[in-house]
Amino acid sequence: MAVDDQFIRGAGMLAVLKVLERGELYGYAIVEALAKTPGDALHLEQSTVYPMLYNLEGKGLVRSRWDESGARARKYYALTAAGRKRLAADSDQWKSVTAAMEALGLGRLAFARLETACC
Amino acid sequence: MAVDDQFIRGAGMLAVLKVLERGELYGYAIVEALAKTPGDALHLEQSTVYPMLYNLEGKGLVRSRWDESGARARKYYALTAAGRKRLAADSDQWKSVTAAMEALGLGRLAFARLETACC
DNA sequence: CCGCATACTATGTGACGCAAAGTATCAAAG
DNA sequence: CTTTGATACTTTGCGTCACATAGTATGCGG
Repeated sequence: MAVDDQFIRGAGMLAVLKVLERGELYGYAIVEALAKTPGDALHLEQSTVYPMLYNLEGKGLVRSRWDESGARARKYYALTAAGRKRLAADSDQWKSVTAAMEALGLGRLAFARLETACC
Repeated sequence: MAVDDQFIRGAGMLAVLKVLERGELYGYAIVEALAKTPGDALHLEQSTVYPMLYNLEGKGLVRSRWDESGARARKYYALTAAGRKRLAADSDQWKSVTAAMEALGLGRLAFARLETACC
């Protein structure tokens, strides 16, 4: 694990909703998509993603569909209307938290410098 | 609570270490300092902060000192060398996570736009 | 003297990500 | 041909963290 799981708490569900925003994906593809984020920072284990998907489905934020046409059966997940709404709300909250952390002096220094030095 | 506690998970401890970076503070002052972050996004309850401080002290990341000189006794906490080291490491991890979230298209859009449109 | 802000302590709960283990199919390498 | 690795989904139990709730206690303003 590249990043202590402590910092993924909360962000995990949001990250899953976000990758599903592009279109429906099956569980394993979601795991792979997150594993490829820069710095491997959002890497979530299978044992994290699958239960999370069941949870999200239980909450009505995603819906699932079995695709048996390929060599291996795949369970595709897609955002529901409620899921899209939740994604928007959670995105705002995430931005709010990162903004507060910035206010404490954490992160985004490169961009901040760019902002003042440029334009 | 302004922000769902889900998004504070993990960030909470980092936020506490960060406010202690400026200098020693007593528990109640830490609670107040965090409550004043923009959007109240990092608001942590007393019942969260105090146990966290005991925990941090147990890990050797902060040390405490009773000040009985004032009207009310106050327990001041300060970063140890290990705490400062941990703060630096955790700051990097936090940046790593926020960078990954940005890569998924979350947050900081203003800066991203600025970066490409400018310079 | 009553309520409110200050200041610290303690117990129990729930959610989340993980490790570990299990099931099963398929492709490639030995 | 068999064994290894990647693919793909499921399940159980655990540790951590923030919270609600409750309790203790002092000082100050009305």
